[in-house]
Amino acid sequence: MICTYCSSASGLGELLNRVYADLMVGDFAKMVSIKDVAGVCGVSIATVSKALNGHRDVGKETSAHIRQVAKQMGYAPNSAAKTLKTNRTYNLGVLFSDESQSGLTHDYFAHVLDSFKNAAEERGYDITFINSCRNRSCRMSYLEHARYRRFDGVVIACVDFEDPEVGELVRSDIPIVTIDHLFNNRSTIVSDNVKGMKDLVSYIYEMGHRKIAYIHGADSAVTQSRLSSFYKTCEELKLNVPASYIREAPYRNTQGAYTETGHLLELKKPPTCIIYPDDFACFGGIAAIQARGLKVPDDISVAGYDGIGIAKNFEPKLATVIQDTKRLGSEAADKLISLIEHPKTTITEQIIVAGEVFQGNSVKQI
Amino acid sequence: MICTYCSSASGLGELLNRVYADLMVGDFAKMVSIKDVAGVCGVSIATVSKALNGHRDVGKETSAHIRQVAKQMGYAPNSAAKTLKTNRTYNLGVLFSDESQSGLTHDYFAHVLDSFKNAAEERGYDITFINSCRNRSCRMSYLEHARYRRFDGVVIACVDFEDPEVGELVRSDIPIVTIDHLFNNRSTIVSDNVKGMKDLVSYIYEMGHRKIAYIHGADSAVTQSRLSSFYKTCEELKLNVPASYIREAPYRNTQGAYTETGHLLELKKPPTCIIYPDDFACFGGIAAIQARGLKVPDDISVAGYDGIGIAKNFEPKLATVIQDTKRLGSEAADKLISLIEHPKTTITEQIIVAGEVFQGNSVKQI
DNA sequence: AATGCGAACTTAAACGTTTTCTTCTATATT
DNA sequence: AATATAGAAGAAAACGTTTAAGTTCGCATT
Repeated sequence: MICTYCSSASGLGELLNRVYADLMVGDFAKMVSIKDVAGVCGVSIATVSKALNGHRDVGKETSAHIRQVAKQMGYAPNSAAKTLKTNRTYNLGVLFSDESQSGLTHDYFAHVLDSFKNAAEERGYDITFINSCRNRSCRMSYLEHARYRRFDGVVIACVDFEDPEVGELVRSDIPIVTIDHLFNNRSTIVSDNVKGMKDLVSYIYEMGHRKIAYIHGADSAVTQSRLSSFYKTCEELKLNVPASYIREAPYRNTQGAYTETGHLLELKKPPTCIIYPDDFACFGGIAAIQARGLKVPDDISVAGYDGIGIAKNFEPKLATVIQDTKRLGSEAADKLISLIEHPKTTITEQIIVAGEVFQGNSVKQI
Repeated sequence: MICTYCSSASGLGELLNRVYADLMVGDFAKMVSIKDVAGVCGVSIATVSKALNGHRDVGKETSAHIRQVAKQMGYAPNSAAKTLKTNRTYNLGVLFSDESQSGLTHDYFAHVLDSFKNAAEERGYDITFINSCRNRSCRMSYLEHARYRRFDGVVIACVDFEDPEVGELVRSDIPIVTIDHLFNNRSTIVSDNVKGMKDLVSYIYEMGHRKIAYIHGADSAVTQSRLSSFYKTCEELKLNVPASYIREAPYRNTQGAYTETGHLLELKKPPTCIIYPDDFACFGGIAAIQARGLKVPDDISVAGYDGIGIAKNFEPKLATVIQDTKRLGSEAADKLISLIEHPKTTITEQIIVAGEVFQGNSVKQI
């Protein structure tokens, strides 16, 4: 059944103008709905819905006509109504924030998130941040927020995993993937910190170093992995690691690394190479070294972790472990979406993404 | 009216258990709705809605009871239903992406967005990215996407402002705020590039430099502002700027800056100070200088732009203009939300956020 | 001629809210 | 005692969809 108005283009135009006039409330344009399209096309709303969603029980011509009119009228589906009916939002919640509150500014996380976002969008999902505002009167917990928005799934990264609210969220029935932290019953994507640290230490060893210090980050799953891998690798290489070589400084904190580096340099037997919590911190360490009139890597070698992009532009180029943030993000998205779309078949799983040592020139051959 | 079950705690517990059992479908828990709460409390859904939203036409005791039961039942409001009814999503769309596709990875933008996000959350709004996926079959334009999600407002930053889809979005009736780009009829938050560049050049001048070169970024509104401010300031200071001192290299591109720096150094009368498109690029320039065996700032001075955090950890500390990303983001959020909440009163406006020169020690006194 | 069938379309209920009217009851005012 | 008033609650419609379950109707099959 073809709309009579449609045969002449101007006819349709006129009709639409009249329809538009009806749609004006005050001087504000109301959104056009499936109902309006149905009215113009002279069919039921069910038919419009089906035509627009490509169901097969609607005539080819009718379907084409409806699509055309919908387009001309500037029809936009209403995700809220769709969600209400179908219980699917095609929206993923993203929860993150870390001790240092660096949020989006956190280089490592920004890369992971960017990749996650791209992968999710590729599959037709949007992403929304789970509110981290804690001081608001109308405060919701993470779980409440996730439920309120009816996220199809949630990805958790970089958070303070001790936070009871995170626990509450993890214990819920929402599909969840975590990054760099293992919960029981939840799938996780982790950067292979064990292998990363092992490869890094091995590289430094091969460059001839035997006195290797490690300033590790604050206690966390990531730190644990790296630290135990450090010990294990040293053991395998039959390296002696005096307790004084192991120190702690916060992640991404140049000041802390600066201070700790000072302590290491004052030891009777100072190390010949220092490994830092991350590249950021490493720069703090370099500053401490230079402040004492020493040179990197001539007088002492250093290595970071993370492989933040900007570091490639500096001399010395940092030896570091480049984490595969791209894969971390896309694997997380793939896993989460598969969890959503095939709730039965998927079991919790741990996906380990290998990083890669970037040698740079901050570790001297000795 | 007090629920009889409520008097004994165990009684309520039992009742709730029965209700929960009813709510189980298969082995999947259905979300509890206002209706379920109403059923348990023995009141109408209208009363529950009113109690939960703090309307005054519901008894104090009833209200308290309803809230308690709702909480115990794990009731979570459904934003989709709420949106459908009220036409408000309390969700803001964020559109960004730049030529270099650095997305979230873009340091400047990440800081602005982080601040925007915090300010928005403070006011009770969530933020969702506007899909930038261009190669998908079920492709929506930016505008279609914004309409689909019914964002209350949209913030646009860092995008390719020539993109016709951006134009379509900007011409729509959705409340919009742009960052660092002025559209007619749209409110904008801009970093004060004119003043920033002026202050930077003035500082360099005061340090005694008279031969100042400027490697500017690719053509854009931002570049235009900075470049014209550069010329104007030089003119005011009666500095001669040979055409050969003005060069172009992409933003955030160390390679381009490296090459262009080379050209400047080979001039018969090379500059004594070079200004770069941004701090990133500046590091590329420094590399070029060092590659020639020259030293910064002893042999030649340099300055960047942006004030990216990490730069503070390097020697030499870059002279740069620190943009007030925090204020840029929060002003954008405030403006957008005011546009949403007071559609009548607000006129389009341009808010200029001043930056600040950070002197560092990359510009030598001569 | 009666039957069955598939294609094309419609009806109507449902999703979970908000909100405008009503209705009811108890108390205050004349 | 009659009436007005205010407080507390409920009924019902509406928001824009999807979808299961009809309803036509023309046509091929028996």
